[in-house]
Amino acid sequence: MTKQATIREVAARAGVSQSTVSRVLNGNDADHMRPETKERVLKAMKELDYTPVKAAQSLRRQRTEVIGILVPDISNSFFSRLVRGVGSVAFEKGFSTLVCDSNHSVEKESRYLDILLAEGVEGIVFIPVGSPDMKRIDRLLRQGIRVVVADRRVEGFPAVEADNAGGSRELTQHLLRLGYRRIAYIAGPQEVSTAQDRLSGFRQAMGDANLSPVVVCYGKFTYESGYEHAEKILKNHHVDAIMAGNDLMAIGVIQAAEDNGLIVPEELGVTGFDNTPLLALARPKLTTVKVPAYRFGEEVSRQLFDGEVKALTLPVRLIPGATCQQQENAEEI
Amino acid sequence: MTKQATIREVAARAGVSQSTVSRVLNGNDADHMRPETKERVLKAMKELDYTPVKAAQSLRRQRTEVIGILVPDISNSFFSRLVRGVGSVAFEKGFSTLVCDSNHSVEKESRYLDILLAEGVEGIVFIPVGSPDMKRIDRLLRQGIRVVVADRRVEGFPAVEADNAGGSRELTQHLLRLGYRRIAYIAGPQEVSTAQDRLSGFRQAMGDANLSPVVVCYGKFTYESGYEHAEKILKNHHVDAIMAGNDLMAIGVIQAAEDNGLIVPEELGVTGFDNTPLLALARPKLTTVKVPAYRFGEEVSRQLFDGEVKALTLPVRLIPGATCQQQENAEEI
DNA sequence: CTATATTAGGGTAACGATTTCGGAAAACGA
DNA sequence: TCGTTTTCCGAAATCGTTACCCTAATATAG
Repeated sequence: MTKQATIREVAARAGVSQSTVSRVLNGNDADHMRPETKERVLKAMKELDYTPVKAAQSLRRQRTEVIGILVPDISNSFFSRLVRGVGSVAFEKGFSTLVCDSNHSVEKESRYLDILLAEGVEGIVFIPVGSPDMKRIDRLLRQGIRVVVADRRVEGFPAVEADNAGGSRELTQHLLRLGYRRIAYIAGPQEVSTAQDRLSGFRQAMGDANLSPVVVCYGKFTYESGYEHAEKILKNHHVDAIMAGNDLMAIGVIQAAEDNGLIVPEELGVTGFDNTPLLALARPKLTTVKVPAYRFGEEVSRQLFDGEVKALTLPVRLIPGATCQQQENAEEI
Repeated sequence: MTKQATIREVAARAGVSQSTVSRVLNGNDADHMRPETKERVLKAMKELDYTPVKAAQSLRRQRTEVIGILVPDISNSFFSRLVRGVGSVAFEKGFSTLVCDSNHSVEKESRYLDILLAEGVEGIVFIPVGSPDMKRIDRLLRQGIRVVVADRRVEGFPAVEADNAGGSRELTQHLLRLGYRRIAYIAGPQEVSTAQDRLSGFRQAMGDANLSPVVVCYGKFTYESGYEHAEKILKNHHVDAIMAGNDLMAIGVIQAAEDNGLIVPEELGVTGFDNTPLLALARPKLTTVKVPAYRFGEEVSRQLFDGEVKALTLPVRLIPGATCQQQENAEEI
């Protein structure tokens, strides 16, 4: 175990001062340096296998070149793809990324915000769980740390979001065009803006068609909650389609339908939201809305680096699948 | 934008020296301190909203309390769950986690190893892509940075792995018990130990039953490569089952089978490997082997912290699904 | 009541880089 | 040949903490 060489040792070996080594390191050739000197330094650096210590650089420069990203669950495909997008842009800019997983816990989220502050990150991509601790956010902002809230809205904060309402409206209209009329909706958690928006997009499209939802209930964006709510709906209501707030719940709905002897899409139409890649491989192929997670991440990251954090809505796209089909009675209704 | 308060300001406000503040900060009450003094310091810290700067601490203490994790693709469910496991243990220990995504590129992987070195991480969980740059690894080790190679073996290095061979053997035996005999195998990339081990487990079980594989080919662990190889196999060989090196390829196989008019499992048995959670929701439910990614991550992380990095094989479990079924002629064969 | 041990906390070098300032040497102009 | 300007590089002051080494002050012992 050899200790890492320091700038001092490089300087000594090259027969120059630390300043000169630093200049080479930072490409300050603007301070025209004799090529010969530069060579000597480079040689010494190579020979000593020198790497500058980030902690020292950060301390002196007062910048860490690190950004943080705080997500509710990194093992969720949507978030991990988003993280990837964020990371790729950061990498290009020479920044490292500290990934934090709040595990859907507001408490852990707060602790991570503190940690990110202590780590001296220069910016944070923040996907909040419920309503975050604004005191902490304010503190971050006060210290000049840029924060981009993504995917979910936080009061009084510009957010980068997908067009959840629009996508949901389009999805609903698609269903209506196919002839579905008795539609139930299983939304995500009420406190999550993403869920709210999707629900309101649905309501709007229904209203435009002079229809009312058969029933609306709130799940938790999980497979299980999709299953449970679907069972209840199927037992208590007469519906021809169930729309779910995301893909995961939609899969639960399909399972519940089958367990209740209903065939999808013949006897029940089902839709999701997100277009989770792996589910493209599941059959019957889910009718859903594609949210471009990776590009989402890139966009958010870019905002962070470009400096101006502004509200932005990303377009989404309807992905027709096999979980809905033309109803025979489409015209008579 | 207010600048962060420093230890000096806290000291001034509390009317003590920096040393005292530092002592409070680090809980060195062993250096008996008057409770009253401690109170004053704590009060000042609270009032100034003080957070110590990690860069300075790291520099001074020569430890960063950061670990790195380098994976080929964070958006791959297996890796993201593993990352989660690693992160959870690190969090408990008060460490932050730098997540790096090599995007299956050896070059990017090498750059990340350099970055992690510069960042001064105290340990690295490393899931290599192909064969890594051993010079860099050696350098890390020489500097006292612990490295745990996970999931994939690297020559001359203890690795923490899943029991790929055992799982594959069990899976094959399951297939044989059901009466399948004409089995083809689509392995992962030849240079990946995980793929090798699964293949050799398969070969072993076949050998034990005095059978030979109908054909063995090498894919890339992707949906597409599964599809393509399956098409070729179905066109050129008479098989009653195709085993794939992982779930993703297995899904490709199923798709190819259907596109060729074959019904799974009636006319073709299919197996995967990994037990990707989302695929548990796909039908027909895939017969596969569960690799406990999260616990994998926890275990690896624990090794990192416990200090002794030793080879370890994690148990896996057969998950029977609906993509294989008892063959009518099971007995007569 | 003095001598010594203990306690509470201050002073100050590091840690490893960057950066400002300034000086010597070289180049240039007259 | 003697200023004057460039060019190139070194000295030293930080950045915010920690940790070692002290010194008052107080407690304890004899």
